[in-house]
Amino acid sequence: MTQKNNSTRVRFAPSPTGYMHIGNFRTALYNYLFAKKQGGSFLIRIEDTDQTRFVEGAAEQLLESLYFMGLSVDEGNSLKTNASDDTQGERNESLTYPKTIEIGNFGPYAQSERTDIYKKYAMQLVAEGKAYYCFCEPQRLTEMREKQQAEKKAPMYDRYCLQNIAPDQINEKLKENCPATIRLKVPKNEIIEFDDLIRGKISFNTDNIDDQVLLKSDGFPTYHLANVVDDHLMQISEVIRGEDWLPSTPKHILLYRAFGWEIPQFAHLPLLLNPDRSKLSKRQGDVAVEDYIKKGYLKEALINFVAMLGWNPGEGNTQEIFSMNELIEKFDLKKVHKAGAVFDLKKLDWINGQYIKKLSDDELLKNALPFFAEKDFFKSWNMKHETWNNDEKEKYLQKVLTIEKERLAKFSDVGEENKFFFQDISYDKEMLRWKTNTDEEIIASLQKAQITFEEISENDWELKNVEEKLLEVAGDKRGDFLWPLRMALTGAQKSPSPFECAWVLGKKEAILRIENAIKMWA
RNA sequence: GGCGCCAUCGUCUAGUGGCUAGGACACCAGGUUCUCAUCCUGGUAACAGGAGUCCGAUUCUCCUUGGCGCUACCA
Repeated sequence: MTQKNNSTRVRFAPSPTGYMHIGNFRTALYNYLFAKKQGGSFLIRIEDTDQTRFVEGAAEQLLESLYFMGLSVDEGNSLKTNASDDTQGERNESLTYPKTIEIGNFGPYAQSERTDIYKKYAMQLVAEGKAYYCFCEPQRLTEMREKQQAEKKAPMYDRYCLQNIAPDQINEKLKENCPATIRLKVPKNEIIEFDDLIRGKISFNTDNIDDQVLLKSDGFPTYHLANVVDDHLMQISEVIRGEDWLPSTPKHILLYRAFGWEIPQFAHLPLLLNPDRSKLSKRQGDVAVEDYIKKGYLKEALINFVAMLGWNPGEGNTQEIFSMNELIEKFDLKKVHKAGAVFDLKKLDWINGQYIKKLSDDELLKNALPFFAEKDFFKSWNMKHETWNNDEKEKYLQKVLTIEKERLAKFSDVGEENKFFFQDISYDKEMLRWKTNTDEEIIASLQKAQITFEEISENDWELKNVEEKLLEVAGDKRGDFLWPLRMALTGAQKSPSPFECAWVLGKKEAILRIENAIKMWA
């Protein structure tokens, strides 16, 4: 939020498509970690130069995701909340559009509001003979490419307009408002070499680089022009972006050179991959950060997980769980991998479980509540207990969560394995039999349990108490006593311990369920 | 097709010119007051292949193979 006295300035420059892609989020995160580590600035710039892909509210949604995940913006496009209050990471539902604001002195930060700037710089290159007008129609370009491909040549613009249209003809066409683009005149047979912060020396021959369109016929710039102009004007020191931009980097360097500008450092991040090792995509599962939040992954867990995909502090590190502050402290671009990393849900589940176990009771409940609300078994339970007040209900859920805490991978799983806490149970009476117990033994066990429960007062109905009393009665024949008890309480083969189940259900319900079990043998 | 990038257990990764190639997830087995989970212990599992440099290569170089990315008036 404040200007930093540091020349490190990095940016996250998404194009608004409607949601935050998890790969994109990792790029944002690495930029953020790098900026914070260096004590520099983290900027956001919205790259909305494609009119054909405009999506209402997409930019806001992107910024909201970023904000929710706790990546605070130092400069550029931001949510209004960011500047005024400090409830970072909380969604503010009361906000109304427009929700965005611009912070900093290098704006505007949305590219759609900077078209005059790009036009000016494009014209400058034309005037200097470093770029030229092209009036070719899309159809001709397509045909040309098809022909080149048929001849097994690399598809490249043939410079028809550069070579065949005289200056006065150009002026005439412009006067007639003929649709025109501006293309960069890429020099022939030059080696463009640069030092990538992650990959080291990389070089390209300009013979393989097409005369890029810089300005589209609708007056908007292409990514290449807008990106270079803005990174220069906004004094970006390191360009940290996905590996898919690597082949474009020589084009950008050519542009910096044409303008006579200082070239920033580049760092190309490895891609996030589907299980089949292709670029992480929607087709093979969820790719939006929102999807994972909706499934009940904690943002801290998601950040931790994503940070470790393609980066590791190294030096014999065996630590798996890192807070944001630890990530900032340890982050180093030199330790970023070159190879792509598969996005593995199993490990995310594990990490999320680790974070869930560390949650306080309050946080646990707060996180779980919205997920309970979605469940059918909860909805009907809720209706059935209309006489309970909110406090009582939350207390009950709190107890359920205390038990589920250690077996929860994500909040969407809440209650799923223990529906017997919320609905009536039914089971085959044979399920009550522990190993070779006789009918009489089963009934005796259940009756003993019932008596034990009745002896505990409502006030003493605490987990520790219930457990102690039951274990006392069980003596050394635990299986014989505990198995039928647990079955009577849950009707399930797998469940938490009978002590915990009885404790959650409460004295009344526990006794009722035991009675029901005994009735099955009467 | 052209150009470029990449290559350690199934997955995420540590690591070095000489190590029994380490950890985590997953998986398997055993243990922990009945089942499940947690937790603990143990186990299976990797340097893509071929040359070269070197006393010695997983590590350095080259080639092959494979994977991926880019190849638009999209970013």
